[in-house]
Amino acid sequence: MYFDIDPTELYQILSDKFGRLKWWPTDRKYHKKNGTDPRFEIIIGAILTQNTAWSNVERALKNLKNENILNLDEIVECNDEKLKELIRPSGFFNQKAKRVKNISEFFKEKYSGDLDSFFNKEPLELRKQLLNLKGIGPETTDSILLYAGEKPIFVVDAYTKRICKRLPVESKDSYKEIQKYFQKKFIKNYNHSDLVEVYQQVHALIVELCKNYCRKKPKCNGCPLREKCRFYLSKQKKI
DNA sequence: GTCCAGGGCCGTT
DNA sequence: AACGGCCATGGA
Repeated sequence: MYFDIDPTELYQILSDKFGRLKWWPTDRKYHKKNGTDPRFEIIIGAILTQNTAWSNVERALKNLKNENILNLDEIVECNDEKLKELIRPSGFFNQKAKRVKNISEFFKEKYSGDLDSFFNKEPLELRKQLLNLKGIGPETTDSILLYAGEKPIFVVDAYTKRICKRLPVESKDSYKEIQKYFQKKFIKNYNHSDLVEVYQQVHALIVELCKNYCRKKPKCNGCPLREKCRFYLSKQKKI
């Protein structure tokens, strides 16, 4: 028999351990100074961080800022080879350059570059449109919707799948199933108006947990969840 | 030198 | 539907 952690309880435990995290990291000062839209930095960052360490993404974003092209119009105008060079540190730069360009052109052409008129629509409609773009899968889409659009959509990443396997949370391991399960539990326990904040926090907390403890090669020592974790408990038995 | 990171696409089974 | 190979850099 195993413990089952409700997502709400998971949120509590992780909050006690890590506190309130400030996510998604954006350079407020840069955007204030240049009159650019911080949501666009989130959108680009969401693409650049695909299967990539955030420290590498920061280098790429810094390059874009140094050239003053971290905004929609400049990206659309930017020469492809130049764009590739600037985002090279984030890895997979050939495909990511295309993806960045592609989504920028989408906003420019379909919404005249106006992110407000885009995010003004229903979340599920937005989701469909983003998923339709090449190189924008479910996690990138949902990160954009939750952190740039502030829509109540729960983001499932490799970390979330990992803890669902180890803990376990009662859930299948497809993206859809995990997302549905988390959202169902949070919707039951929180006001609708708090969901965006909750989803942003929980995802940030899960990333923090998995960077520090629930790594691919787990460091269970000090993990706030280990007494409730199937993986840890089964490991204890063998010793 | 090896492993890994805040995925997604495409071809094969 | 599910899985494997592929894309690439920089830090541990």
